[in-house]
Amino acid sequence: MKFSTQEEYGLRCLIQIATGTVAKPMTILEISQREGLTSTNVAKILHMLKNEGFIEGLRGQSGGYVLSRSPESIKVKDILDALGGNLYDDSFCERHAGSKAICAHDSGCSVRSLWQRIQEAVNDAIGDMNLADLMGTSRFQLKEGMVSLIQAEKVGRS
Amino acid sequence: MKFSTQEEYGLRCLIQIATGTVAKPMTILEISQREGLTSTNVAKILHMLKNEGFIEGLRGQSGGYVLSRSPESIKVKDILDALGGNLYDDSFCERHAGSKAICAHDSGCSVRSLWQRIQEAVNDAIGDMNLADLMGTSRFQLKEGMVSLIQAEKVGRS
DNA sequence: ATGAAAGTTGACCTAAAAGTCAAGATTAAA
DNA sequence: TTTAATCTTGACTTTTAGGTCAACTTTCAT
Repeated sequence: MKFSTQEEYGLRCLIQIATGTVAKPMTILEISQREGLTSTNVAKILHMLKNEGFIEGLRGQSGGYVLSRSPESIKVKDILDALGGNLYDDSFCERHAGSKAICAHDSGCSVRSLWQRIQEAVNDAIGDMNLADLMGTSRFQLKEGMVSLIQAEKVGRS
Repeated sequence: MKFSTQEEYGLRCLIQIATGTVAKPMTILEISQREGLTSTNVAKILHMLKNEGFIEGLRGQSGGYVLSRSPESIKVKDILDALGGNLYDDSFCERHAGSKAICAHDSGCSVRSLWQRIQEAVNDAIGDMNLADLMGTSRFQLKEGMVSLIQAEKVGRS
């Protein structure tokens, strides 16, 4: 059982954006330097996060990336789902059934219930954790009202 | 977050061996047919399981594979660890730190604590589950004393 | 002994994920 | 309007996990 690098890097990029975009949007270059990743790779990851609706790209000379909503409203579970997919879902049995299609319809498939059980445990553990919770141990902590400031800035521009 | 196919197939092969080897050792061909996998692939997986000490290969015309100890004493956690490695371990930060080595020694690494938290949840969920527990929903249930019969057969031969 | 059934080994092939590259399009500030 | 900084896109390369193949060794039943 492993995390994909997309999950790891995506989450870290999100945390960077969340903690760093108080004064101004955070650029790809900035994120790549802070996380030690190449800027092209960061660009790819951010593009994915944008498609999933977590962040927003602001173009132009003073552009960069910004959270599309408050960190409190972005659930860790949603992030992980978007970046790496679920541990267990309905397609799992098909992918792992081998040449026989016994798994999905066979009540004797005892492995499936184990995967489901583990999945539930993970979901419980993550629970209602959100992006703001992950920012707790970071150097810069977003304070009350900062997000709305960013939001206002965005609205004012568009 | 995904399971590797090794974890999936390995676990299923183990269950097959555990439930099927009451009368005689289970052959690679038999397992491959029941699970819909190629026999060469099953051979590779079983070899791995053997190296990890879960099963034992019996050679010769009436050979096959047998559990090396009772299904009650084989913990699911140990199986998963052997087949797929841990979700989080000490090498994780190195692998995912990018070019900077900030993660392992930086208390500001907020992602790490999340991974650890999830790992703990999984461990709790699996807890003391053993191979015998997974056999519960299978067609053939191993009954009291059967394992010792197999053990006796093995001892008698050597 | 001998042959058939079984496991063993290591090299090889394939497919999917991860990461890179380069050209292009968009935007805001001067 | 020009320029510089940004994002966007799609094709390409690299890496790694998964799976295959074929020759070999071991063992038991006859």
